Parts: sequence; structure tokens; C-alpha cells
Amino acid sequence: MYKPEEIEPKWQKQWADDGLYHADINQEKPKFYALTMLPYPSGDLHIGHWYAMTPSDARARFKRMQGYNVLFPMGFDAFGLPAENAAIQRGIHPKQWTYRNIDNMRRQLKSMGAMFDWRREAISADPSYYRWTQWFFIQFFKNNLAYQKQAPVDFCPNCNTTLAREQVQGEDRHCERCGTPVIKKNLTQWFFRTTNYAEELLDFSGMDWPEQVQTLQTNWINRSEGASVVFKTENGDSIEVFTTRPDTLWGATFMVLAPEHPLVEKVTTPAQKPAVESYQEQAKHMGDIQRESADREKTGVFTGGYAINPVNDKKIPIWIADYVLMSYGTGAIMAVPAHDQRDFEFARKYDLPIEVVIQPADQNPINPAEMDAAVPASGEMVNSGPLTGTPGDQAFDRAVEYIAERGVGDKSINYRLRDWLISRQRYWGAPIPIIHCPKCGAVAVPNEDLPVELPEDVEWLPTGESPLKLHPTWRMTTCPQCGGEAERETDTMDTFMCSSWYHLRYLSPDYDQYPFDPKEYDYWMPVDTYTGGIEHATMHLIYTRFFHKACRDLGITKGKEPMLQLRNQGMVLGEDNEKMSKSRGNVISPDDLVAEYGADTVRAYLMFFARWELGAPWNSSGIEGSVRWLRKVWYAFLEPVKNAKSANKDVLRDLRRKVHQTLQSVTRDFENLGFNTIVSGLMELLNEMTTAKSAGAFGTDAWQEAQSIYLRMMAPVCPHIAEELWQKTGHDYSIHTQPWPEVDVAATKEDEITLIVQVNGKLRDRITLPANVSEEQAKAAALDSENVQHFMEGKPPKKVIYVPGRLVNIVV
RNA sequence: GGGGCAGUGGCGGAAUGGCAGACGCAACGGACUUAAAAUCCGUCGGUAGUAGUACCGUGUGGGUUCGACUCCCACCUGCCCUACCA
Repeated sequence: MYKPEEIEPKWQKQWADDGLYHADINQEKPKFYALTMLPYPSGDLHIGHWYAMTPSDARARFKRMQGYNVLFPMGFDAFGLPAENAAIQRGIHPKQWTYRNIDNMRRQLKSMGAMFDWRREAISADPSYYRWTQWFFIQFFKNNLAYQKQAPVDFCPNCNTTLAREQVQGEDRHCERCGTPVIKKNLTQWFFRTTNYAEELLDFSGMDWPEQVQTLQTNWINRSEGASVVFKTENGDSIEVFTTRPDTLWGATFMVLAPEHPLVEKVTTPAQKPAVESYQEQAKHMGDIQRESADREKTGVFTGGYAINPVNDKKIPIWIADYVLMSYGTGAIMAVPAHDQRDFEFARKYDLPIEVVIQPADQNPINPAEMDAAVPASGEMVNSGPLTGTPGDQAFDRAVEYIAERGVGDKSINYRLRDWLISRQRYWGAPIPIIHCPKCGAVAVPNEDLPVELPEDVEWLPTGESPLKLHPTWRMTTCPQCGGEAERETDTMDTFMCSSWYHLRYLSPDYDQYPFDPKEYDYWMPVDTYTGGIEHATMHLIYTRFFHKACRDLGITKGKEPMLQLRNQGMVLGEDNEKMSKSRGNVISPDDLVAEYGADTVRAYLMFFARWELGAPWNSSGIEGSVRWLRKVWYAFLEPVKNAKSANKDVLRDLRRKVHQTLQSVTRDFENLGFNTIVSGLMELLNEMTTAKSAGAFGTDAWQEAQSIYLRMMAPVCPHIAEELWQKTGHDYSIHTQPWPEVDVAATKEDEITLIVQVNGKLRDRITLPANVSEEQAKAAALDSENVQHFMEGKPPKKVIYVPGRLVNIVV
């Protein structure tokens, strides 16, 4: 009887006692760093965690059997808001809540039978971990990669904290964590200079990452080429604008500033002041959702001020309007109503002049008075002073040259990517290691004082405000520079900061001289295969790339990228085809499944039931297929067949062929992470083996070989039953240290082939021929076929196509 | 508005441009059983036919090719990302 409840705990204990999955530096072997995104300790391991981790584990095991020294670590992304919510709602300290969950989840992870090297576990909420998170912050701070600025930032009123731009999602601009629509607040916050790396982050060369992730990141960074041009106001202030159409500069008939633009106050005339201020007030109170909706009618107010168009010295009015956003470009635009739809609408509404300066070749001369929409196409420059007559394909470059020569602007590249806002007004995170001194300003906490530990004696108010702000003593300290009274920064870091470098902490979680042991780094990095959900495409995966590159420039890390190959798994939906959630009651619990079927069955089913990168709805009866498979394997290998015949040579040769053909395809599928066809290939081979067994193959040399190869192919998928059967069939412990079997190419060759015969591309017959048949013989045999002749209707063949080993196609 | 991904039986899915539907689930028929479960055997895209077999069939319409689920173009549907981005 196959009893997973007995064999699984037994082998898990044995493997742990023997340190079977310990990965240590070994210069003799090629290394392989397999990494799967670490879980947040929310309380229970979800079937989605299993779906993400099991195939990654199987792939890591396969690599190990191939002879690689494989590192496959696990840890916990342990800081974050749910812990604090538990504190507020249930009165449990976040630390207690988190570490209790970690204990439970570690137990659940162990029930998977994965090859995690638990000695390398890292928990981001441990002071020994966040000490280095803080150290990284200080390196960034000292090298001008971390800075403070006041800006209108996104704030989640439910989570009571600011968010990075990436963490605001969807049309309604909601919080990534809780779904509440965010609001804008003007606050002083800490940022990392991710924009310094915008250009480099667009370079995916040498990386084996899914196209989709590259596209998502490329779109997110959104590089646009144009020019920056400086306009002067009448009293000499500069207003810089960014434009992608410098060739339309002569058509700029007004300027628009964002309502929050710092120059608004200066350019506004006393007469316009009341109108401007009331518009600013209105813009401030309007939600971003309304404000950024493109179909809203454009509104704005004249400031009374004027600017000079630097190419033609024309005096043009300065307006403010909320369709110009302070957060993109310079927060100011030159408006070219003839060639930009937004500016056109605005000009028509407020009766501002429209000047045509581009004439596309395929259109009739444009008359501004009759236009009902802007003409955004490129074309010959007209009414453009010295550049009039410049053809469309040269217009951009000539215009840029012209403004550069006159010193009023230059070519410029703009990105939508923003600097990463890392301040969080929360308790349960790594404190930002800064001391604010009234004399010295923001001063980094000295290295010897790290970590800045979170105080444990804290209280939560129902408001959700950070207890660090309210703590009676923690906040008060002295300035490391002048020794005077000073205050600690009370904001903590975005948890994405912790997860930007966890792959480095795994290398040496106990090392206390540096974030990682350089020897370990040199051996293991970079990560060879990284797996996780695609939802991190524009968050974690951008942050961690930025982090690596920034650290590289500081001499901390090496190489272009931290993760060479990336693969994304899909999502397991509930049986009702909806996202699993407690409120829907469609949650599948891995603990229940393991109790009912055993871990190997769950692993096999998760790898089999869907294309990994797509995911699929769960199917409770589908798992029966995996149950039957393992039961059949058990009996096929252990029970001798009753009244056995003796197998003939054909049976054994066919068996060997199928075994080695399967080995070929399974090896390829493991390499390419094609997990569903690994399992289906093994099922198919088992069916063949069962047939061979009843034909008397059991116990023969060919059978022994088949069995040995089968169990080794199965070992990465179902490690427990494979180990048990390996032992029971007389092999030495452990199957997981065995080499991956080698394909006997000669054995895979068919000695007979079935040629399909087509007439005009339609299947008309199948003929069986010796594998070494010549082209002439094959064609002759095909033409000889009765059915083929029937469909040729007596016509002579015009052409006969022969694909060796596959088909003959007769064209008549 | 811009960009991306996907569309194959009742379901999940398979198929280096070459036999569409491997493998599995469900369903149906049968064997074993007093019965059920388990197990085993068989059927399982549609239409016509007792059958051999024929015709149709991979979202729709075109194209390339001796040959298209696969490559190209257009469209439809669904999902995801993004968006007054200057």
C-alpha cells in the first residue's frame, strides 16, 4: 500500500538529519542559484505559494541532479502593515504576530518536501537583517542616491501612509495593499534616485526575462525624446518646458503652468490674483481621479502674466490649468494649439490664437479658423522664421539645433519613471537611520550605532498613527555630529527596500561584518533562475534592479543584473473561476490537501494541471488523476505480475525506446520549465511500462533500467515516493544525490516509421516502412497506395514532396 | 486614446510549418461485487453511414506555402498594464 502519510514525514526527517540539501561553496562544481520570491508571513501558506514554489523546487532539484551545486533558499518578507492591523484590531504585538506566523508557515513549507537550505533562512524583520537594510540606506544617503524633498505625494488614508508611485494602481488610483483610493498630500519624504538609472533599466540585453515583463517595465519607465526649452517671463524669470515637438515651437501661442507650479505666484498680476488663487484652491481639493480623467472638459485661468517665445520673441500669455501636471516634466508646457489636441481644445474654449506651423504633405493647406481638431502629424515647417520650408523628416533635428545655437534649449530625454518614495509613516518596518538635528540637518546614524532598533513598548491608537511618533523616549536622541539635542526620523522604510536585497542576505544570513560574505557573493551571484508572480513587474523587479545597479556603482555588488533568468507563474483561481478569497469561500488549503492526499500528489497535480505561466481554476476532481498515477507507479514497480510470460525482444526494445524518448522530452521540459508536460510524459511512459510489464518485461534488464530512469525523472516532482521506491527497488540512498540519467540516443531511434501520405495536402493513407527507407522507395510506396491512387483520379503527379521520416505529399 | 497577452472537445491542456485534440478530469458502456467504493476493459470534436470511409473542424476574414493551431495582414472577443505624460 502506498501510504504517503507514513513515508513523507519519514524522509523529510531523514533528509533534514543528513543535511541533504545543504548548499556550500564548492569550487569543483558549477553553481546554480535558484530563487523564488519570498512570502509575506500572513499566517497561512496559500495554495498559490505551493503553485509558485513546487515547480521552482522541482527545477532546482533537476539542476542539482544534473551536477550543479544548487542554492535554493527561503525566507520571509516580514515587515508590513497587516502585522500592525493585527495589533490595532486584536491587541497582539506585530512582532509576536509575525513570528508566530513565520513558525506556522515554516512548518507548512517543510511539509512540501522542498530542498530549501534552512540554514540560509533570512527574516527581514530581524534586527540582524534590517541593520543592513539601514546600512544600505546610509550608503545611498552618503552618495546622493537618497534624498529628502517636499512634494505632493500619494497617501493612502486607510493605511495611513504615503506610497511610491508604483504602489498606486488602476484607473481609480488605489493603494496596492488595501485598494483604498489614494489622496495627494504635500509632505517631506525620503526618495531614492531611481530616475538616475532610467536609461540603464531599459537595457535588457543578456537577460532571459519574459517579453511581457520587459514591455511592462519599458512602458512604465516610458522614455520620450524631445527638447527642453527655456521661456522667459516679462520680468526675466525662466520657465523651462519639455516638448516632444520642438519643430512646433513657432506655433506656441501661450503657456500653461500646473496650478502648483512655483512661479505661478510671481507671474500672476494683482488683477488676476483672486481668480488664480480660487482656481488653485479648487485644484487642490479635486481628487486626482477627477483631475486626471482625460475626457473632462479642460479648465484654466489666465495669470495676467506673459512670456516671450524664444524663437520669435512673441509675447504670449501664461495660463494655469489642471491638465498640466506638476509631477511630469517640468510642470509647465508651451501650448501649440494647432498641433496638439489638448492645447487645441483649451485654445478654442478660451479663444486663444492658433497658428499653423506644420503642413503635412498629404493634407490641404490648413486654415486655423476652420480647424475642428489639432493636426498632430509631422510635416514641412511653415511660418517658422528661418526654419520655414524644413522638410518633415528633418524638422525635429533642425529645430533642436536652432534652439541649441541660440542657447535657449537643447535636446532632452524625459522619463515617466519617478524617484522611489521610500518613507512610510508606519511602525512595523526598518526605521530610516537618520537623526534630524536643528544645527546639522539630516545626519546619518553612525555605523556602530546600527541597527536603529524598533522600540517594543509601543501603543497603537485606533487612528493607526505610527507609535514611533508617540513614543515618549525613543524619538529623542543626540546629534552624532554636534552632540546637541536631536530627533530621530520616525518614518520607516518601504518593505520593498527589504526585498530589494534579500537574495544577498540568503548568502550568509549570520554574517555580521557586511550585508553578505563577499566569498559567498563571488561564488553564488548572480541568481540564475528567479521565479515569481508577474504582479511585481513594475514594483519589486524594478526596485531590485535599481538597487543592484546603485550598489554596483558604490562598489558593493558586481555585474550588470542581479537575476539572469526570470519566469512568472500564473494564478490558481478558485473552482468558481474567481480569485481565491476568504469572503468568497473558495479558498483551497494546502494543509487539507496534504492531509488527504500527501505532498507528492499535491506537487504532481500542481505541476500538471495547468500551464505554469498561465494558471487555471482549481479542480477538486482533477487531483484524482495524480492520486491514481502515484498509486499505479507504486504497484507497477513493487508488485510482480501474475502468471508472467517471458518477454520477447520486441517488447524490450520498444520499452527502452519509450524510456529514452521520454527522458529526452522530460529533460528538455525541465530545462524550459514546461512542467505540465513533464508529468504527462511520465504518465504516458507508465502506461507503456504497464503494457510491457504484462507482456513479461518485469524483472528484465530493460525493466530495471526503465525503473531506475523513471524514478530519477520523477524524483524532482515527487521526492518522497521516489526516494521510497528507490530504496525498495534495491538502490542506495539517496535518489536525490543521483546523477540525472543519460539518453541513449541509439535506443530512441525507431526502426519502422509510419509515413503519412497526402494528396494535395490532405491525408489519404499511412504506410509503414523501414526507418532507413530511401526517398525513392518512400515515394514509390506512397504512389503505390490504393487510396492514394483513388484520390489522384488518374492524373499524373505534378510534384512529390518527401519529408524524411514524416510524410509524402503528392501534388496533382 | 496607447501598449501587451490570450482565444483548440463538456473542462485543464498537447502538438521543431507536416497524422489536430497527447496526457488527465468529467461523462457514458461493460467486467468484478449481494451492493457500493476501489480497480480493470472500452467509447468519448461535429455531420452522414451498419461499416470501410467521406466531408467539416483550432475566434472571424484574407494572405504566404505542396502543406497553417503554428508565419503575415485586418477584424472580433476576453484579460492585463498604462493614460490630459506635453
